[in-house]
Amino acid sequence: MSAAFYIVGPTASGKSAVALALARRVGGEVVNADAFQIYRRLDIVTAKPSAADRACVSHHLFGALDPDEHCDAQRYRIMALPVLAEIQARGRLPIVVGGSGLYVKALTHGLAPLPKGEEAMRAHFATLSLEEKAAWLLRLDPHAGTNVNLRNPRYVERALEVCLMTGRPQSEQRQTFAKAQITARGVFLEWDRPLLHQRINMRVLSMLHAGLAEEVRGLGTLSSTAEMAIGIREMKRVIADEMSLEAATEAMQMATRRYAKRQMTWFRRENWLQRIHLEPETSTDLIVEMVLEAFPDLEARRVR
RNA sequence: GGCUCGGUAGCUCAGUCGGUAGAGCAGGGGAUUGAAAAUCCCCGUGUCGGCGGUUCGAUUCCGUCCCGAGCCA
Repeated sequence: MSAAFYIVGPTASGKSAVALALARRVGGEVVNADAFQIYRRLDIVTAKPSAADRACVSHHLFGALDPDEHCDAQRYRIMALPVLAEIQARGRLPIVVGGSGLYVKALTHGLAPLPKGEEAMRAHFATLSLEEKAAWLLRLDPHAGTNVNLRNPRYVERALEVCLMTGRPQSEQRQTFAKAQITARGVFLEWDRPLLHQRINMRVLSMLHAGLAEEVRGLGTLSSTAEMAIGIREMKRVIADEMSLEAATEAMQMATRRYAKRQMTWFRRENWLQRIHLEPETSTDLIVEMVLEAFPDLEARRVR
């Protein structure tokens, strides 16, 4: 997958617009790497590229799943790999855009061949305390402390799952990232914090104007994955009259800010990415120029 | 105008029977191998409203002033 080009960054950094412009410029196709834009009907909440934008350049994996379907990094990877291959086979450039760090990493580094969790197992874990789970894990995998945070219930449960389902310590089975030969190339769109916060605040406001409440009201059953999208729980509370619209707006802005911070932390370590620092007056076209300047061969391929 | 209750970290508040103060949230940093927009870890000096007084020492007691809320006129 080395030939794909990645455009990542925190939410509201302008990734989608840059991907679209770059795709038009170099003859590329856009592939989603966002854990929530992958769902149908989650259009406004996820700030999915507009139908018009999706019509003028090929976009893939935007709305590939129904909202009641479960998704995870491996499922995403399995869907994305063939898409990337097809685009390349067509002689076009796959441009992967998204802010879900683990999904991007699943593509760039691969994932260890491990089984996915089972509902019954998770239900059982829910009856145990963190201490009990951590102790159990250490019994099955004495070295677990070296690669899993024993204070994080999520991580302890997943590690336990892997041990129980494979019959082997998980610590010796999750080596893919460390061994990966990264050939991926891409850019990280970077904004000064106060500016990004402004953009996030405005984005939430524009979602509300675009009909966020109606969209959320119209959603049916959601999978446990899909229901976690920022904005859904807040708007559901507004609809149930448990929260004022003002409070929900602030809560969404706040949750998005915190999410953006985690994204920045995640991608900071992905040092194969070229950071592109943006200013309020940087136009999308200029950003594309900056990208092409850093990766001249992207444009060269078009001439060919 | 009188009385009462408040004024402590960006916000909401706790507390100090007088030895200069701490939680939640926000914010910052970090982690991240099939739930990841999730989950978890670390980080708290601020004229304790102003000015005086009492005291070895006041954010804490007293006086006064300012600001907010409520009640009575």
